[in-house]
This record gives sequence, structure tokens and C-alpha cells, in this order.
Amino acid sequence: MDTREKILGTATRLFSTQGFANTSLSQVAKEAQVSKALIFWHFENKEKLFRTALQRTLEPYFINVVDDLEGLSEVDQIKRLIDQYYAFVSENLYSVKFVVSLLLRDEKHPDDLIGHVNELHRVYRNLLADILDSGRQKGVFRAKMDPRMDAALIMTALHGILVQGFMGDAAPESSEPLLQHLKASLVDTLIR
Amino acid sequence: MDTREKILGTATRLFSTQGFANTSLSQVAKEAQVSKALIFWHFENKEKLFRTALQRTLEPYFINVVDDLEGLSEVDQIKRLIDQYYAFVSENLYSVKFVVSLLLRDEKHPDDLIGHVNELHRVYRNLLADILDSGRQKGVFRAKMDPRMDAALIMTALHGILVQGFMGDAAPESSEPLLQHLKASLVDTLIR
DNA sequence: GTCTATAGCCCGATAGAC
DNA sequence: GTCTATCGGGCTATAGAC
Repeated sequence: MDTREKILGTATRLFSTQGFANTSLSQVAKEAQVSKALIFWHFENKEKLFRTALQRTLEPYFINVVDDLEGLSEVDQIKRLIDQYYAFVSENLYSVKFVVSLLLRDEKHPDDLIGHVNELHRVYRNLLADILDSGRQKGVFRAKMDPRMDAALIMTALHGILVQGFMGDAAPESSEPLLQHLKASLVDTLIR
Repeated sequence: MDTREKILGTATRLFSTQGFANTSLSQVAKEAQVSKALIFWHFENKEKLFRTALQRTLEPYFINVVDDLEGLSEVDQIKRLIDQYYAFVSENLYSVKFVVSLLLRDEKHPDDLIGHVNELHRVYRNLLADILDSGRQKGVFRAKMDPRMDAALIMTALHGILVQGFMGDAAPESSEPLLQHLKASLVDTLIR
């Protein structure tokens, strides 16, 4: 593997599990099995290395989620989106933890991290709201529902599952049925 | 004010806003207006200071929530608990952020932090489940509901509001109506 | 109990040989 | 591109005067 890649991979892993301040370049160098000075050759300083690692971390966040929805009913589209959100979080738990922990810190938020995350949240919520509204107009969902609020509520519940995943290492076994219950409760109660 | 108190208060504030590694004892000493050595006289080392500060941070987490519920109907008890959870998080946002960020780190979790948080979560969820079950037996709620799962779902949604609070500084204005919608959707749909 | 002074370590970053 | 060696500085922690 490329040396730069080796450094970047190690740094991404260490930053995302230990945070920026807790991770020394000496540790990165040791675990990547290169000299410390080499890090400065490839990345100007610790800050630049961090930004590059963060960018790498955020890459999979651009997921094309819409393609999967064609041909499904509104109800199934919603359920599919919920499943996809959950699957994404499960598969990227480390980096998700990383991003959330960045949001929690006073630490200078690198560039537009917050904007990036908010944008992702907004897109997802709007997609849900559009589907809900479409279903409402077709008479699948209750007429007096509020698509935007119900979309926000679904997002909220999904974020909640996220938190549960942080807390209990007991999560893996307990959050799967919770997800099923969430889909049943939130979606099915919207059906007229 | 007592010097020890002054150090502890300053440390609690700085640790909770900047994290452990990002907060130097020099900074604590400066902001508490004492000499650095004095910190070591009162607290053996940085770790001990941190543990003491964390304990202080967790103190308000023992809230007596039950007394407020007497005389209320099951539906109103649930809604009251939801409001209390939300109010608590709003009033203790900094320390809540602190605790969550600790949960996110690989860092040695100080003592039984996770156990402590899980316990709090468990107590709260069981309380919700008991109330739901009581209401179900009285015929207030649907007979075929699952009190434990529905309690877990409510907890999940509340945790989700937490995350929203982290993300958007736009939270204060947008999470209040979301809370109302949450109560309406989750609780009222349980009513038979 | 509170201070100043300082030891000793590890950090980020640089210089320079190969 | 990769290394060793090293600098200056901030850190935790200690020593010792008052």
C-alpha cells in the first residue's frame, strides 16, 4: 500500500476513535510504521492531516438513496429509507461517532462540518416529507397529517436509535426489534 | 468561596466544554486564579481532578421525577415525563453534551459512567412502561400494545431530540414544536 | 494552604543526510 | 521519499520556601 495511504488510514482510525487532541503524531507514525517526519512531508501539519482524514471519513455520506425507491409504494418507500438510514449508521458507526463527537466539542468545527451534516439531514427529511405528502394525496395516509412534522419525527426517532447505539454495547441485539417497532408505530399509524 | 471549590468549579466548566485532553491544568489554574501547584495539593493529579469534576457533573442527574406524577391520568403522566426529560436536557445541555462525548470516546470510561447512564435510562424506561401498562389495563390504551417496546420507542424519540439539539443551533426554535408533535403522535396514537 | 521555581517528559515541527 | 536527530515549548508533577 501507498505510504501516504497508510498514514491517512491510520490517522483516520485513530482520530475517529480518540479524537484530535488525544491522538499524537508519534502514535500515528508508530502505528503506521513510518517516521514522524514523513507525516510532515505528506501532510503539512497535524491540522491538514486531520482535515484530510475527516474528508475521507465523510465521503461515504454521499449515498445515493433514491435509486432504491423506484416502483415501491409510499409506505414501502418510507420503510426502505428507514432501513437504509439504519444500515448506513450501522456500517459506518465509527465515523458517525467521530462526526457526532466533533459536533459536541467546542473544538473549531472544521470548515463546514455542521453545514454538511445539516444539509444531509435536510435532504433526507425533505425526501421523507415528499413521500409522505405524495401518499397523503393518494389517500394512502391520513388526510390531516403534517408531512413535514411527521418526517421530522421519523428523523428524530432514527437519531434516537443512533444514541442508543452509542450507549449500550448492548445495542446490536436490542436495536433491531426497536427498529421494527419504530417502522410499525410511526408508519402504520399514518395509514388511514 | 473555598479555594478547592473554585478549582473544582472551574475544572468542571472547562472539562465539560473542552474535554479532558484539551484542558490543561495551567488553564484551570489561571481561570481559577490560583497557582498550578495548588491544584495538586487539593487533587492528587489531573485524573483525580477529572473524576471529581465528573461526579459533580453527574449529580443533578438524580432527579426525583416521580413526585410530580401523583394524581395525573396515565396519558398526562406520560406527557409529563416527556416534558421533564426535555426540560432536564435543556437545562443541563453542557453537561449532557459532556457525558455523551465521553460515551463516544474509546478513552477509558471513568469508572461506571456507562453503567450510570444506562441505569438512568433503564429506570426512566421502566417507569414509562409501568405507566403504559397501567393505562392499558384500565382500558385507556389499546389492548394489543407492547408497553416495554412503546416505552423504548418514546425514549428513542427523546434521545433523538437530544441529537437534534447537538446539531442545529437552530434547535431551540425548532425542537419545541417537534416535542409537541412527538407527544401527540406517540401518546395519542396509543389511546384506544 | 499557598506560592515560585524547576525537573522531566512528550509534543509538533524542522534540518539535513541519504 | 524516507530517515535520524534535534529544537523550542507546553505539559504534568514535584521540591521547597513561607
